[in-house]
Amino acid sequence: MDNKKVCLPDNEILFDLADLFKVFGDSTRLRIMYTLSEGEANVQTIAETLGMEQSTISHQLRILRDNKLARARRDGKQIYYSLDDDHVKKIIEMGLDHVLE
Amino acid sequence: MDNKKVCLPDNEILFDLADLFKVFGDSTRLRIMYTLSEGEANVQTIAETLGMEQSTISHQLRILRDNKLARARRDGKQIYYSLDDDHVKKIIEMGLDHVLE
DNA sequence: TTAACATATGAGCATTTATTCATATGAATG
DNA sequence: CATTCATATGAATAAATGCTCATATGTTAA
Repeated sequence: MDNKKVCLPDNEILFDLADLFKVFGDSTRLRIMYTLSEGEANVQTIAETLGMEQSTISHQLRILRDNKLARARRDGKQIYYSLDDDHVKKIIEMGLDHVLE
Repeated sequence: MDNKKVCLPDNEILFDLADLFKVFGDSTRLRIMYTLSEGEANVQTIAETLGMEQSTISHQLRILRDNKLARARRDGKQIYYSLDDDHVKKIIEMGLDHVLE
């Protein structure tokens, strides 16, 4: 009476994985990531680019940071964000492949 | 005064993309997809495998269907689901790469 | 047709989430 | 130091989301 299941990841890992995809599942964060994929940018610039409140962007950048998708670098008064992971672009591209077909 | 932005996808596409990632951003749906990645299965089997209500699974399978991530095939009283897209496994694997490091 | 089984669906509820406003923190400048 | 600028954060609110219960739909067999 063998168990047919193989290599189903731990539930804990699946929760972490779901949490990661949740981060990609918001258009504001996607737009931020897309902006950052063209190079680092400070909060104000991102907010202006996307036409959204500074506070909104800051809250979302925190989520990106917490999930190791973006990193921050201070330069004087401003804080510059950049993508913190090579996977980001790849994950987005995979998604685009699906959406665009 | 050139615009530096290049190839930022339409906002509409980014909304669609966010919608796609939202589907991956739930552990129940991830577990369903993982189950299906081992071969097609009917609703009851999936529900038992995951230890969840038939209704819950059915609701989530609908979302997977609507997003072209799973497809349904009727065989008698039962409906067998399978993954409807090669991207699914790739997207999950990309995510796992990030989560597991 | 009726009964039994498998799946789908709508309504209701509790929880999560994104945004905004107001304010706090922190750095540069006078 | 006080002021200004850039960013972060907490509370409040509205909207979205996942689950459950009850029930509807659809299939098979008696």
